[in-house]
Amino acid sequence: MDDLTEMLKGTLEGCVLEIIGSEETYGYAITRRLNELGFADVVEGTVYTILLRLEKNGLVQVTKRPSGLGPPRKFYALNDAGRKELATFWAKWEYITSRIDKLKEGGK
Amino acid sequence: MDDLTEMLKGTLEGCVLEIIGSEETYGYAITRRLNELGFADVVEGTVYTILLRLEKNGLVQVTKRPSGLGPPRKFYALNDAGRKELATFWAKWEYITSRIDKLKEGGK
DNA sequence: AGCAGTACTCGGTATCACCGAGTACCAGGA
DNA sequence: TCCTGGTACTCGGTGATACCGAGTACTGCT
Repeated sequence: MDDLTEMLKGTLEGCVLEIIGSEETYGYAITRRLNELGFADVVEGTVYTILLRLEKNGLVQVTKRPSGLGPPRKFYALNDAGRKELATFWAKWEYITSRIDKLKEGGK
Repeated sequence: MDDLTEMLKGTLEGCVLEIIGSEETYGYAITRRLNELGFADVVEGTVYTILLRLEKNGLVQVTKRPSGLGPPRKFYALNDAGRKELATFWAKWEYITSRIDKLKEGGK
C-alpha cells in the first residue's frame, strides 16, 4: 500500500493511545505492533514523537525499567486524562467514518 | 462534535473528489454539501485551497459559468487522473479503516 | 574487538486544514 | 439611494502532525 501518511494524521496518535491502553508497553514494541497491524511504514521516530507529545500533554504515566537486552525501556500507561482522550478519539473516529461511508453510498 | 480537523487531514480532499466525481459542481456548493453531510466546521477557505490544489495537480477540468446570483462559478469535473486518484483514495480508506477496526477489536 | 539487534532522542521538512481579511456580484428593503 | 444579506472566489499566513535522517547507547554473540 502506498503512502498513507497524510491519512494517518490525527489517527495514529489514537492508535498509540489504544495500544497503550490495552497494555503497559514501550516505544519500540509499539512500533513493532503497528507494523504487524499493517501500518508497515510507521517508523520509530514517528512513534517517539507521539509518545513525547502524550507525555507532554499529561495523558500517560511513564516508568523506566531496565531491559536486559539494550538500554532501559520507558513504559507507558494511560492515566485518567489519557483514557478520556482515548474515548473521545473513538467517538470522533465513529463520527467521521459514519459520515464518509454515507458520502460513499452517495447518501444525502 | 469538537475539533475534527486533524483527523480530516488527507480525507477531506478525498471527500471533495468524491463529490465532484458524482456531479460537476462548484466550490460554494461543495462547502454546503460537506456542511450538510456533517462536516459542519468546514469553511469555504478550506474547500477552495483543496480545489486549487486539485487543479494544480491536474486532477480536474474547470469551466467558468455565469451565475445569475453573484459572481461567476467555477465548475469542477474529474478527468481521468482525478478518477484514478479517487479510486486510490477509497482503496487507502478501506485499508486504514480495516486496520483500525482490527486494532479496536483488540485483534492481532 | 566488532557487529547486530534493541531502544530512545532530536532538529528539520512537507503536507494539510484552518484562519481571516479581502474582492466582487446581485437582489430587495428602508 | 444606500445598505444589508446571500452568493462566490482569492490569498498570505499559522499550527498540528507524521516523516526523515542521523545520532547515542546498551547488550550479547561471534
